[in-house]
Amino acid sequence: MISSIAELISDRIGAMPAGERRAAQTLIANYPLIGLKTVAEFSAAAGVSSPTILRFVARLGFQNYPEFQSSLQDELAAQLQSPASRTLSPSSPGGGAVSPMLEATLDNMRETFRHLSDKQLADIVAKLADRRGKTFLIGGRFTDPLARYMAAHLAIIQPNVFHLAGQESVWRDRLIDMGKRDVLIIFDIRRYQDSLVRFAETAHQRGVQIVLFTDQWLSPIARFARHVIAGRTAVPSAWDSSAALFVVAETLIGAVTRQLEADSAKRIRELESLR
Amino acid sequence: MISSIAELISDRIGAMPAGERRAAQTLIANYPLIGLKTVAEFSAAAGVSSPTILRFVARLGFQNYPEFQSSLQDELAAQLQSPASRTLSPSSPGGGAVSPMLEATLDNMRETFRHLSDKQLADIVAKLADRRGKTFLIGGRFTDPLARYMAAHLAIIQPNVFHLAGQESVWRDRLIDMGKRDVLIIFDIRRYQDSLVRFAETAHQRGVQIVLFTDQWLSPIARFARHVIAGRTAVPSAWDSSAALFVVAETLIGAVTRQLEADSAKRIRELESLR
DNA sequence: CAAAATACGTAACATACGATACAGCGCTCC
DNA sequence: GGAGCGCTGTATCGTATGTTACGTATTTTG
Repeated sequence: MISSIAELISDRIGAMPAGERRAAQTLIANYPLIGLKTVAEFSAAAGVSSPTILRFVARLGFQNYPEFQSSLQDELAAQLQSPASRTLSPSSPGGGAVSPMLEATLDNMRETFRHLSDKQLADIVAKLADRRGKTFLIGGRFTDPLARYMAAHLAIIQPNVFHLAGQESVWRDRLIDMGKRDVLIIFDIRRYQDSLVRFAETAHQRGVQIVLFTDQWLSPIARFARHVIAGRTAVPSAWDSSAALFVVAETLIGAVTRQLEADSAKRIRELESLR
Repeated sequence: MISSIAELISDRIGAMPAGERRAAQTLIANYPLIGLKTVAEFSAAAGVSSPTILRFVARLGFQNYPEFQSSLQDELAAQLQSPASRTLSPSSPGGGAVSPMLEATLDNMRETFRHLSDKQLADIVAKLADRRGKTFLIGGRFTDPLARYMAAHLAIIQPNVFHLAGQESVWRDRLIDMGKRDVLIIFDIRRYQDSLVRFAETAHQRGVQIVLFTDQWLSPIARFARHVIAGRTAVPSAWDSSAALFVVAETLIGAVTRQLEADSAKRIRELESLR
């Protein structure tokens, strides 16, 4: 079976005329980036003419040059998204149903954080730690627990943290309490829930700043969000994984706590004494 | 100093209008491949118009779209040529609060699964998939969301799954419904809650099989538990991390789903039709 | 509340890109 | 050594792509 274009090339390079072979060698040597450039650049790099490049990709079985480029991009996407899985998977020979799941989850986390800059997190932390407004949290069917988890922690280190739960009509009415200074943290992954989108839209119209936790395909709520955290969710399971988002949530919780160091320490002592 | 376009974006995303921010977010979420496609595809993915994409790249300082794409390609080339740079880059900026947290969490997961045998997980899966009894889930102050998360999934693929929540008196009374064939999944990490321990003890006396999710120091409930999953919780934060337990939970959910493949598929179809 | 400024999308435009027809050259085989 | 075939490059064409101008909607400011 042939899985990559590189293999396809080395498979057929023997049956190619000289010019196309030069094209093939140039592509292999600069794989795959030269193939993403224009035909003109590719041909210049290979030292052949444009038509030769086109004949080359045609011989590989592609209908046209864009189709060839799309294939290269898809390949690249798969490679970028699971950098470790191909190198690490042989290391765990046991092959129970466990390790693929773990490996995929670890990859997801690395990948999620790779797309997440310190700056972006710092902005969110600053917003959450700036206590002039209220913080609301809400989640979808499977992500509501994440909202709860985050709310449980944030509520300890600062006042005015509210988790929105229960029937839609209940939390929809809470919109009346939300304004410009407030922050709304929403968790929403596929399949995105209409009720949440509507809620987010209304909140946005009221000037509420929205922090969205979603998957890599971005919930439509991203449209209204001030900050978007896109977590990877793909795992070898019938379900999507929220683990990466969970870890981001924990990271934020930790960072906000550190930010509010002085205040939160006092608050925690006070809470202790209440028991 | 700004070395990558991703950093450049997160640096300026705050000063962008809504549409361009949306473009920025989709690029970060699908970095960098979406930026190598055509303006039309990029704009469609971001849900904005082509000119917005062009204004976006212009704001980043590029003269035109091709120049922007070249930059992305150069970046990609550098990244592909030294695969190690990807794993090293997060550690390079001096002490962002991010990577230590992530690294610790990843370590926790690896360590947690290292102490977890396939056999042990298989036993638990078999027990959960054996549907002659009921399944109850309950958690502590911070771990209740994990119980909810697991319950939300299990309840879809099989009947008789109950999450115990609310006031102590409420779920304590549910003990009357629990018997030998039933399973009780408890989440309990430091500081262990007395109420949970008492609950577990009573359930144990009634013959309920207990599956305990706890930390490496083991909740006292371990004494009554049939299966104990000990997750690592230490991270550089004021709080303990439940991420490792979360991943174990997701793994179990996935495994049980696979086990009940036929049944659950039918159930899910039936649920879909109810909507 | 009004007015200005900013931002966004629609539509027309120009360019540059990929595709193709054709001619020249070299190679092989009779 | 000559005729035929195949490979390659030049030049041209059509089109898809990036670009820009302009009108409308939205937000901000006085």
